[in-house]
Amino acid sequence: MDEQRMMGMLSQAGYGMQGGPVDGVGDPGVQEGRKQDIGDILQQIMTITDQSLDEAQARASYEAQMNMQKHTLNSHRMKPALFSVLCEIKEKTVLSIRNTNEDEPPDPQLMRLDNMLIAEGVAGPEKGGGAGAAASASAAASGGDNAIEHSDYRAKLAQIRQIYHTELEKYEQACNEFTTHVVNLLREQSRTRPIAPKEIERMVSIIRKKFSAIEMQLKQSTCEAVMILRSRFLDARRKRRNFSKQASEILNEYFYAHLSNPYPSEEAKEELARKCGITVSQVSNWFGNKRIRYKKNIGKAQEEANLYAAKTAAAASQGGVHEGYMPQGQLGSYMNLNGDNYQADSVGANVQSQGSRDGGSRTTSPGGEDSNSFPNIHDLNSNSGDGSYHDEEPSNKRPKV
DNA sequence: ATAAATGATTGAAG
DNA sequence: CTTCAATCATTTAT
Repeated sequence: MDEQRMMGMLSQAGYGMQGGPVDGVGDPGVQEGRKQDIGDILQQIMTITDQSLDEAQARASYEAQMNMQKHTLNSHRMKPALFSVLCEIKEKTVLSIRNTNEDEPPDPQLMRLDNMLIAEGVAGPEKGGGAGAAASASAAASGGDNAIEHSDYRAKLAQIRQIYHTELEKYEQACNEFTTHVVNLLREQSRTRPIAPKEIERMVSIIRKKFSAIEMQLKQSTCEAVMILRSRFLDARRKRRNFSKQASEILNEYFYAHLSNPYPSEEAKEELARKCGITVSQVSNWFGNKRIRYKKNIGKAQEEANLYAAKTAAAASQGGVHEGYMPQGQLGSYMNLNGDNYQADSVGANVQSQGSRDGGSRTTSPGGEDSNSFPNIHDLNSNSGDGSYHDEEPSNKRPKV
């Protein structure tokens, strides 16, 4: 296989000399001495060629004839000069035609892959066994939460990294081997064919280009693997923890206390986040989920509504000794709904299809109590106990995939 | 085991 | 940017 590919490349490099291009050298009349010598040599070559053709046609000891030609050429005193001249001609004819893509602008695609691999720690600083893992562990020093969860990720990443480096090394070695082979072959052939060192260089660069294409494929697949790994391990859905009971309590109290307009402002979200030990994004998520799910089945949610309404009312009447959380009192600054938000009325199930929520300006302030967007009901029901566990806040960033 | 609950993500729409 | 709606992936309850 190697031989075939190499021969293909060699044919690309071009060496189809058959006497045609030599015409351009003949410039009689200027420097007779040298030119005459060269003319003699050319004459000899033509003779040899004719001979060889004749011989070939006659199918008689072709190899022997070729060897004889070689010997004749190599032993001629003007061989080096002729060699260089032929090389020059070749340079100007065959190679110049396909010289267009000589310059090689750095492939943006390849650069992108390289950058990503370096950024992911796959291609960047060479590591031994666990050094890279330690480095990436220290990189995740923002919080202690990642140490355990990222160990798997790092292990897999190290695996990818090792495969990548192994493959890369293999390719490099194969490339070098092949290049050496080709160079040797060309050198060998340069005894009988006009091959300039420059041309060999070009051959080498062609080979490198071919191999770099293969490398790029490797990088591409490695990038894909890393992306899959990332999406698998960095997706927060995969390591979801429920909020603590207290946090759910707080959130639910706020929600049902502002049932008519359950859109906490930014400050309210921050406050709730602080109280619940979660991030603002999580508060937003919670309210988003809560709103949609409350709306989806109002019938079931009523129990909760009643529960928290009762709880809030009790807290308000007693002065609030309930776990330090006093909805109306502490959050009053942005709760301009003076109790009308869940007016304790209609103990029955007044599921009055909330209809559209037309209130504007809900992005920053839940100020306007736009009618009854979210129906409310009061009843009593049982409550669940409270266990609690939650780790510290995850980062607020949304990895785009 | 299976269903329900739940936090997070995605895409559309404003 | 926010919110809604659907959906995913996990946790919890049955």
